[in-house]
Amino acid sequence: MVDVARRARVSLKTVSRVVNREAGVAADTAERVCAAIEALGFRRHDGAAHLRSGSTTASVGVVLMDVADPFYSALTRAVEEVAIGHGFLVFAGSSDEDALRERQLALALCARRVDGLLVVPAGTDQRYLRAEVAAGTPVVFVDRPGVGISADAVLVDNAGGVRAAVEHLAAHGHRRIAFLGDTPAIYTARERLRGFEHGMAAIGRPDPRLIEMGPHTPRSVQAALHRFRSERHPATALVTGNNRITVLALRALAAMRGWHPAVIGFDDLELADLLRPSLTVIEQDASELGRIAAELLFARIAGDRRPIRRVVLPTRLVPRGSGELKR
Amino acid sequence: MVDVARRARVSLKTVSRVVNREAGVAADTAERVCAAIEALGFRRHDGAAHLRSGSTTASVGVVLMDVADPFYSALTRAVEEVAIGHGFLVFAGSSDEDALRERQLALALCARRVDGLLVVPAGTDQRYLRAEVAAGTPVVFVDRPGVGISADAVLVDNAGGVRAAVEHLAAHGHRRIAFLGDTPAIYTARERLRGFEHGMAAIGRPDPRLIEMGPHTPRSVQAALHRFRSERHPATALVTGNNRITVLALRALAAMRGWHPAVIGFDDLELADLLRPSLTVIEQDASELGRIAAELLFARIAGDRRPIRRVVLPTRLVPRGSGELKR
DNA sequence: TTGTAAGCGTTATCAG
DNA sequence: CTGATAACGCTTACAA
Repeated sequence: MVDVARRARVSLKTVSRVVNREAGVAADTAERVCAAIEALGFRRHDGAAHLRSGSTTASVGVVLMDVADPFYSALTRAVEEVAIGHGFLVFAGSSDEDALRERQLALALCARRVDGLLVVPAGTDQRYLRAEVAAGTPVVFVDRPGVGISADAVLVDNAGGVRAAVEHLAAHGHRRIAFLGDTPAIYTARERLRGFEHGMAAIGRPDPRLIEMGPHTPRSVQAALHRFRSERHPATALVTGNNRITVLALRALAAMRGWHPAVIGFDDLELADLLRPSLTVIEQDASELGRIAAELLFARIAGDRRPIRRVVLPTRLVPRGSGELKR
Repeated sequence: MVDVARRARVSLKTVSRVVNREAGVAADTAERVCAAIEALGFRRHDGAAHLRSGSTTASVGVVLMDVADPFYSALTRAVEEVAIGHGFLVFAGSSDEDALRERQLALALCARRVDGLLVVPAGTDQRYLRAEVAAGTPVVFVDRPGVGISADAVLVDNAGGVRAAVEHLAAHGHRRIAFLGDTPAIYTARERLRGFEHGMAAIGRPDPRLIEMGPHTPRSVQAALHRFRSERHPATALVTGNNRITVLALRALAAMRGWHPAVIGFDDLELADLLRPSLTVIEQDASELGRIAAELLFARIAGDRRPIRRVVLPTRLVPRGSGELKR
């Protein structure tokens, strides 16, 4: 910027004025400055500007599980959309369900002075964010609530969704319903299991042998399904706890001949409607989740000091065929 | 930091030493400083540190088409992985195939002084990046080459993949092969069309009535398929130009009774193997694309001054059934 | 082992 | 309308 000033034969401040489109610069002076900027290929250093002005960095950080998972990538995209609308940029990182990585990412983002943080907690303790929140960085948790810290959270009705799925299967005559969930270390997995147990309790006693929590691999899913099938009273229906598990289960089922349980998956899949039978799912709206969380975050960034909020979005059962197979 | 220094009754520099784990600080002094840091909830301002030290911002920018598209989200994840390995953070943004947005994103990223830029060009002119490259910010183009600027590019063999698909269909007796591609404004769409035409030229003359380029909507795809079917000599096989179009085409085909052309899609789909018939695809490795591009970028960031490189990754035909249907 | 002074690139303040 | 000077929070260079 000094170079530009020298070349345009004006002071530093005048260049700054031109760059920031401040009023009160003579047209010909501005002209000269612009020419110098052009000639020197000058580009303002945003970081330095923020440092001095103490203004915002116009960026938000997002820590999620895995950008490559369709659920989280849809969420990220929605956040990005809201951010762009506010003239903000998005820093994103995947924790890969690793508490340490979540923490490192979140703190690194804070050290960069992001104006706000959106976090899908992987670990079971977010106390490390207390200092940041106290220092004024708004944090909004998405998909799962933060633990050990009071902050906004935007979630979906996990339990209600699974419960509705169980009721739906029961209405089609099923009593031997199996559940294939993710590791109970994950909040959503616990909630979905709870919904399953509630739903089952309404039609009798849930059979623990028909419940298998993760983490799952293709092999573990395959093994669980074989067990469900070889029970004295085999399962006639299956509820899967997330889109990863649904895919593994469908693949394993396709390889098993002569057993066709009804299936309902948690979270939609892109080609679900093209499978035969089409896949019935418990739909959760990742975009909406991201949009609402981002808007809440921007409200906080803008100074909203209202009490902590916990928003729970509904889930919706989408019957397509696989969940309507009779017992 | 001054506050910490005051509280610990040491100089600014000593605090800096402790924060940066520099050697040569007495244990008890360090102790006192740490206590002060703890008490005041001090967190270093990375931006200020970079400003003075002139060091890197330890961040890279990624401008792509749409993070929510599985192809690009897999790519993003791979980039992230490489970045984390280097201790870098990733700024990502979607251009949504809009040239203006691509430009704004890229320049905003540069103003933040990212150490390098990974760009999937949406527009047809990347000259606006010349100044940045001249100023020393390495740029690597991914999936599509940049125009009007000399920079590295990591691409896949689009034409070769489609050509192989056509040959594969021809080997199964097909001559009336239709192509449903994306808008020719997109480099990859043009390349894939070129591959199609080459492939067709080898088995006769390509029929322009069996080619329909985008942009596509569910309706346009439906209409195109109906035309392909109602030709005097209906198409017996179909090649789709990307994963979005493949999904639209499969959905439209499922709604059309009595016509079952062989289908090969460009780019894999998560449930492709579970469809009936299973979907034959031209596979491109998004993760590998992202990984290689990121590694090239980090090499440039590290000072690699070798000549501009253009890397072209192979594509691979994955026969699963839909592409092996006889005429 | 610790401290002082200068300066990174920008904007704020206040004077001409 | 324009400019000199200080300051943002930190690190570097050099002393003590």
